[in-house]
Amino acid sequence: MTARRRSPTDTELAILRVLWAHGPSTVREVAEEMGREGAYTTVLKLLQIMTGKGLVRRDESARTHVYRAARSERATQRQLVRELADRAFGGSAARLVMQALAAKKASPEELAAIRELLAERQGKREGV
Amino acid sequence: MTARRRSPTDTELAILRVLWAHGPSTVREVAEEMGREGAYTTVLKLLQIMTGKGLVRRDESARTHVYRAARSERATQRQLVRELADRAFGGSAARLVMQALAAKKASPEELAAIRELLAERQGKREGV
DNA sequence: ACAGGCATACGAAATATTTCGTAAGGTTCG
DNA sequence: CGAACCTTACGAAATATTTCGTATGCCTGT
Repeated sequence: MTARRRSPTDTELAILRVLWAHGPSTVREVAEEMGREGAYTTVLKLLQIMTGKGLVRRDESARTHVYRAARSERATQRQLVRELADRAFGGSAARLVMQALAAKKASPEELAAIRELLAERQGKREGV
Repeated sequence: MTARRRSPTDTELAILRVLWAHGPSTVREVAEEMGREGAYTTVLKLLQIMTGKGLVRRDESARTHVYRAARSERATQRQLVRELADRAFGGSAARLVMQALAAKKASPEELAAIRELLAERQGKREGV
């Protein structure tokens, strides 16, 4: 009975983005960074809930608590991608990739980076 | 006051998948295909709501209504990808692509297909 | 000490999503 | 016809998510 890990909600993700970008932060810092200074207690509440869910860790050693993301941005992104692949692409990341390439323009540099990554992967495969 | 288009929810997407795979379907067909025959009225209600949201179209000419997806699978996938890119990848589809490639294994065939697509795209760019 | 400011905690309203029960009426078949 | 069965419609409960108001207490400056 694995308590299936549910991905962060929209607002939770918005908060995580701030924590990833800025490192451990106080409620006030997160609220400011999100441009929601007027909603201080809302952000506080969200962070409390996220603490309960294990999405963030809280350092309570000082009066003003400091929060940090519990999982890396990378790991979370992977989870989100996997989830989207399952929800909308029959589990195929490859098909997701193709739609992603169609959905938004990438710079030549980015395309080159992707090609490189692909070459590596394919090389490995063939090597085995 | 653009009524921001919100992506389909989880359950809605599950229903859309059935409609895309099977074409126009009745409530009963959708419910069966989802393995939720016991939840007939739940599926009905969802389809009614989705009709209201414009996610599906309803043919009422017969007593038993027939539903079909309002938007193509492709278009919806693109929207979902774009949304995920915005929510979690700073709007960069390229970064999403790289995580997707890392997140799940793709077959050599799929990788080849992706490389081809990339070559095309890059070729176009350079050609201009 | 104490006023003002700031922090946490938390209940509860506001929304959104999903599920289900029941009403109302059409269709089929004996 | 009338019973059994099917359909849609829809209210309302059950959940989940987000927002906000208020209570409470710590800390700082005077």
